[in-house]
Amino acid sequence: MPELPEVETIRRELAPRIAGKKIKRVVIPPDPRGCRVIRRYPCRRRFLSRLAGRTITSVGRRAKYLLFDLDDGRVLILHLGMSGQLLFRPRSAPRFSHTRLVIRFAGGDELCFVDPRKFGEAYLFSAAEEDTLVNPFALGPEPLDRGYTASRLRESLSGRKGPIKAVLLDQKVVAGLGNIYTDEALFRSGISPLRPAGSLSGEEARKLVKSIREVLREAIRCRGTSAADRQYVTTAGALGGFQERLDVYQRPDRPCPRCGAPIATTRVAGRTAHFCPRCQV
DNA sequence: ATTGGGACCTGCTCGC
DNA sequence: TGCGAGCAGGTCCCAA
Repeated sequence: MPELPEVETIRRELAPRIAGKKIKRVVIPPDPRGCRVIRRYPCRRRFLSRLAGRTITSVGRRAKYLLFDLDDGRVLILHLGMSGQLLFRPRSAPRFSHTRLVIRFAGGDELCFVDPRKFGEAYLFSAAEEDTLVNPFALGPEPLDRGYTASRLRESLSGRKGPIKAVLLDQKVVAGLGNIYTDEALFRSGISPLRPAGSLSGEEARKLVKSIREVLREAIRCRGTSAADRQYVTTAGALGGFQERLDVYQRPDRPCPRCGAPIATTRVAGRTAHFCPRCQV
C-alpha cells in the first residue's frame, strides 16, 4: 500500500531519470472490463493528446500523490491507490499484465502504471486550474514540513470523538499516512488506536508528531515497506526494506518488541489496526 | 459537522 | 482438487 514513504521513494528514483524528458506518447491499454484510471477529465483522447510532445520539467509529491510538472504549465498527477506500481523500463520489454497507463519517452524508455485493483487515479490539471484549485484534493498539512507541529495536530484533534487512528487516516487532518504508518506511529508514541482523538494531552500530541515524523523518515531511508502481499515495489521492481522494522503492523500475536505481550488487532474505520494492548493506552 | 459504512476492484488465502 | 467466502485498504459518496 503506497503511503507517503513509498511515493517519496518513487519520486526520488524517478526525478533524475525523467526530468527533462520529452513524452512521445501516452497509451491506455485496452481493457475489456473497463478502466477508470483517468479522473475528472471529460475526454480520454484529449487527455492523452495533451500529454504527447510535452516535456516533464520536474517530479514532485504532495501526500500520496505524484506530480509531474509539464512544460506547458499543466501538471499530470498520479495516485497509486492500493496496488499501483510505477515501473521504469525499456520499451522493448513485454508488457506487464494489469498495465493501466504507459508513458513512452522519446529515446525508447517507458514508465508503466501497473494497478491490478484499479484504485489508481490519473489527473491532468491546467495552469488555470492550478491557480484556482490550489488544493484540489483538500489535503491537510504535510507531516514532514517544518511547520507541522504538535499544536497544529492538537488543534485539528480538539473536539473530535472518533478514534485517533481514524482521524490520522483522514487526509484532511494530516496528509500521507495510511494503515501501516498510523499503526507504527501510534505504537511508538504509546497511544492506543482506539483513544478518542480529542482526549490526547499536549504531551501525547507532541510524542505523536515526533513518532509520525520519525517513522516516516526511517521508512523513506529504507525505501518504503513491501508488506506481506509484496504489492509495493520501487520503479526498478525492487522491494522496500522497512517491513523488517515493523513493530506491530501485520504482526498479530507476535510479541511486542517493548514488553513482550502479544500484538492485538481490532477494527478501526474499516481497517485492521495492530497494537500492543499493554504499552498503548 | 462529524462519523460510520458501503462501493469501487482483483488476487490471494482459507475452510469445507 | 475445486469452489466460494472473506480479506486486503485509499478514497469517494451517502446517510444518520
